[in-house]
Amino acid sequence: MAQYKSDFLNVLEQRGLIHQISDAENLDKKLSEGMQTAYCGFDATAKSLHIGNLISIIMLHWFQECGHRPLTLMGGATTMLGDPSGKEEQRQLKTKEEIDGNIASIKKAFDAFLTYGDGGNGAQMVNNADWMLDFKYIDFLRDYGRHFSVNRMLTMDSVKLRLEREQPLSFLEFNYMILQAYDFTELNKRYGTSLQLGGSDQWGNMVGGIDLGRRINGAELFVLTCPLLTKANGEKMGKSVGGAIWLNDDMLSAYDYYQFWRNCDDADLSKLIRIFTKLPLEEIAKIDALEGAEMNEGKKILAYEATKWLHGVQAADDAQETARKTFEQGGAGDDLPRIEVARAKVEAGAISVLDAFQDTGLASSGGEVKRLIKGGGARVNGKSVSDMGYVISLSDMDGENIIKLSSGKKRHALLVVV
RNA sequence: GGAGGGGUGGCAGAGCGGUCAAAUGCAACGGACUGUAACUCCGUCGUCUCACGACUACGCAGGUUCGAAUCCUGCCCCCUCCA
Repeated sequence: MAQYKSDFLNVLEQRGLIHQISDAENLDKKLSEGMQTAYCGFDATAKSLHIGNLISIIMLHWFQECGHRPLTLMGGATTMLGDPSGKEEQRQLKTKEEIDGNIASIKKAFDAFLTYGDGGNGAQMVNNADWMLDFKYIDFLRDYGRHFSVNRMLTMDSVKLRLEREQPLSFLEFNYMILQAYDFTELNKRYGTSLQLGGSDQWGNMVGGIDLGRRINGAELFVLTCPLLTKANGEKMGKSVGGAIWLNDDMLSAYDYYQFWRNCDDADLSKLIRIFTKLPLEEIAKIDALEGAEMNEGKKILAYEATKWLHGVQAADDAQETARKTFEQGGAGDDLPRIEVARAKVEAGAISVLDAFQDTGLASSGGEVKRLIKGGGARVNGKSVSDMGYVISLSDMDGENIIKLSSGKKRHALLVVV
């Protein structure tokens, strides 16, 4: 039944993680012959990676699981240029300090998915700043620049799109793909890396490395891309209340992460559970069979397993419990965002709903709260508030000195009176 | 360096002296329906008061005018073509 000889490709295939392979047959052969080294690059554009990057991390996870050695490449140097792929306009340039800070912050996310270590197939973390930052311009151009055809670079989607739309593309960004190609050959030299993994939007950048590797090192290199994360209706996935689905819990709480998966589209459940959990395929087959309202059970499993993988059992249990209390019992779970207010202020009638909603982050301006109230979406302890002048009082507290505020049916926050 | 075009709300994109807080679409947020789903429908969507009204906004800085996103001047940035 297996389509490939190598475990790795079979696993990816079964989990829906293969979009394109540069030379499937030979890669398969190579992977089945012994331990290989693969890498995936991560740019440090933010303080945390997001679920789009997570797919790549998960590919590396399976790679290691199959006995191979994964490398995580941090783009300490390449982030200084900015990848034009899929971007409509140039991003703000990041400072060296910012990038280093981001890298430090991003690293946390990998540990749950990869086992780092020096021997055997232990994962390694590398940073292209280590070999790129002091390139000599002229030397680089002579040694590598001559292998790149501008004619061909102009035909690449990332470049072509910008040109067609008459959007600016600076020379700086134009160089990104060259450096990415260079990374591949450098990692091939240093670690014997023969495979690069990435998202399908990276295809163009990635295959550039294959050619360069052959010319410079005489190496046989491969690339494999996974499909881009999209919802069943074709929209890009990965947004929720307040933005991207970050992996770091200081950017997005484990509870919110859990809720993101819990609220996925029916049509995406089957796909997501394959990618974002490591449940055995037999288990997944059972979930695939669910229909209608039963799918909620499947979504709970997805949310729990995905949260567990990233944030650990404890966080997943807590998130699940909070969700259960909040949605199935109409109460308030411990994981909901909370802020403290002084008892004296409440007694003095100094906390209006307007303030309370803004302070808890449920709304960003007074007007927004008022709109919420008008629309009937503002709730205190589950009861809709209709009076804009409503003032929080001690009688709103429950037995544990907690007041639950809600914006709509899904967003909740707690006011703790101390 | 020369010629032309352009910079508008989260994005796309109208407006081109007053009726513009700025059409329309998308996104977002609330409500109804449901299964904490999708679809559909309804409402909201600069800030403050939310009723009128006030204030801040159309690259930046000035100016003309009773009145400017709309006209003028300078500056910054982008695009296209030419050299």
